[in-house]
Amino acid sequence: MLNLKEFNCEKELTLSVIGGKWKMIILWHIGLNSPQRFSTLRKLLPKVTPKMLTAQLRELENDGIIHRKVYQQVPPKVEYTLTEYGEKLIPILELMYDWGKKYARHMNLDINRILE
Amino acid sequence: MLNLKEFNCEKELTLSVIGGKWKMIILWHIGLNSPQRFSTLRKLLPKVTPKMLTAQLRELENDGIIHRKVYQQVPPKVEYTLTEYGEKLIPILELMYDWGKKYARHMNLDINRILE
DNA sequence: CGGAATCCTCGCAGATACTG
DNA sequence: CAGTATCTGCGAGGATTCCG
Repeated sequence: MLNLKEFNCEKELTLSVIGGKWKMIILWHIGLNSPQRFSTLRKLLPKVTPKMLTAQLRELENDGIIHRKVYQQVPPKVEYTLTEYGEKLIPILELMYDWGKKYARHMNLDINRILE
Repeated sequence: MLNLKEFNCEKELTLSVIGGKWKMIILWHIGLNSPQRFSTLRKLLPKVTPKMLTAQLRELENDGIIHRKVYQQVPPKVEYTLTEYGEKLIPILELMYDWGKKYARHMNLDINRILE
């Protein structure tokens, strides 16, 4: 991640941050309801394996998009929140949501809405 | 493309349309200066092989994002323009540009700007 | 000029099982 | 509860060559 040679413009840098397979929907859920726990995200996204969920969360954390707070207790508890720059991504996701909704109607598509 | 089973929400549908390796920068250039010819795009994007450029343009065309106008003449001439829904994507790209610019500064990143 | 046809690589992501 | 550890595959994308 964040390999500078990979980006030709700022749009692609942004895409590299939100473009992971599950990142947008993870950010969406944390934005809607914060903080979010790992187990809650697993229930919200049943199709995502724990390995993938962890990987996507780690990348978002390393990119400074989400914050990970660990409670040192038994049983473990971890909470995820958006950072400042994570919050600033939400309007982009909202625009993408709006565009996709209109586009789906226009193209007579039907979203297979298992999640969200 | 547009395999319905692949999308869990409208944001992912939008991402599937703009998420190809070179699609955003292609749309950006067509938005800035329309119509754009194939050869002009090749010069603007020297790192993109003709195969990839064709593939990305075809997908954008099949998704109803750009329009392809062929002039039946010798030598051949093909012009690409944004469709209505292609135009509506530009604000999203602009937001992504703005976010990426601020994010790059915040993270002390430097975009390797060969293109754009 | 604007592609098409092949071949190939490499890394994201899925399945499954295990752990502090 | 919140993750790791392996193994595997598949397909987007790259290199190269050729064509009407």
